[in-house]
Amino acid sequence: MSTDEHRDEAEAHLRAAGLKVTAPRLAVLDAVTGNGHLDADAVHARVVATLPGTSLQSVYNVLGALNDAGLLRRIEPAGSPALYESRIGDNHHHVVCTRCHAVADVDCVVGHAPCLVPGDTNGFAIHTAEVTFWGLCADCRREAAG
Amino acid sequence: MSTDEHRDEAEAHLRAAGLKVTAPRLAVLDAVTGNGHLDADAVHARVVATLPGTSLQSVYNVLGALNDAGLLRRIEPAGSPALYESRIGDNHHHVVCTRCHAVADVDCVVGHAPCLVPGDTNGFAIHTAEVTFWGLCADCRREAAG
DNA sequence: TCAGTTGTTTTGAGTGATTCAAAACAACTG
DNA sequence: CAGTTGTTTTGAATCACTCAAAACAACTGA
Repeated sequence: MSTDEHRDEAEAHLRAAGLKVTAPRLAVLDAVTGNGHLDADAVHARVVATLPGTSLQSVYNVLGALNDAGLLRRIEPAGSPALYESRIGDNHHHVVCTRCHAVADVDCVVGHAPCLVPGDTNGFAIHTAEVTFWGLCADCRREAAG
Repeated sequence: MSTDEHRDEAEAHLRAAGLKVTAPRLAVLDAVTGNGHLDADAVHARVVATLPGTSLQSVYNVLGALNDAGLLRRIEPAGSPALYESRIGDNHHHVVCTRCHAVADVDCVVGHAPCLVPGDTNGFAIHTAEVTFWGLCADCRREAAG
């Protein structure tokens, strides 16, 4: 897919969400898409490369709006600043390294699915189950063992 | 169980963890035990009631030490300050209200940690699965419907 | 039981991540 | 293309927490 097609698609998504199409929004969408899990600073760094002068505050505004609109997904693992990813709508999970805080995606859980359906919910009407796995990433495992 | 017995038990736990027995530690342990999910400020408020003059910084120090020692458990739901609970060692999970941030416990349906096993772990050596359910608590449901 | 050592608490300052508010500005509507 | 409304910028403020150094108290063992 060409960059132009990407841009057109991004525009369509913004309009569909009732958001105005602006350069910072397109730049943020482009910065996050396909680039894993980025915090606001990292997004800002990427955005500034193509759209110099964009404020960090705007990046926060845009990330918030896009997250609310469901065009991006925000995750907030304990001990890390908020991270944003473009992979949305598939309810995947995350693994976080306890040593370096690296984050990776984890596809739908295999086995023991009952864990996702709590018995007693204390009167809560549940609509989402968020799963975060904690462990050592390959690099940190190597260093810890070495 | 008497208050004295509680205190003796707390002392024993601290010693077993290689920690010195101090008034702030006993007070924090007492403040958190059986009182659900409290943030540092709430713990401080309770501690000050029995041990006036205790600094918030000390409460942070103590909560950190007790969490590291496994005498308390810290959870950090997105959008809330860190919360501490006395229920430890059973790898239970939590429900958080999306509207008022109330937190309740949810039993783990599948025995021991990690209660879920991802298929592809991206090279991570996983040791914990943390599950957070999101939904509306009874009170907020009532208000939202009302 | 008391002096010494080591760990804990206090005081005070500092930080990172994020939010708030108001003014300047730009996208969409008719 | 003027008006309206939503965005972005600027600048300041906040929250939750951490850092550092000095004052202090718990445990050790003589």
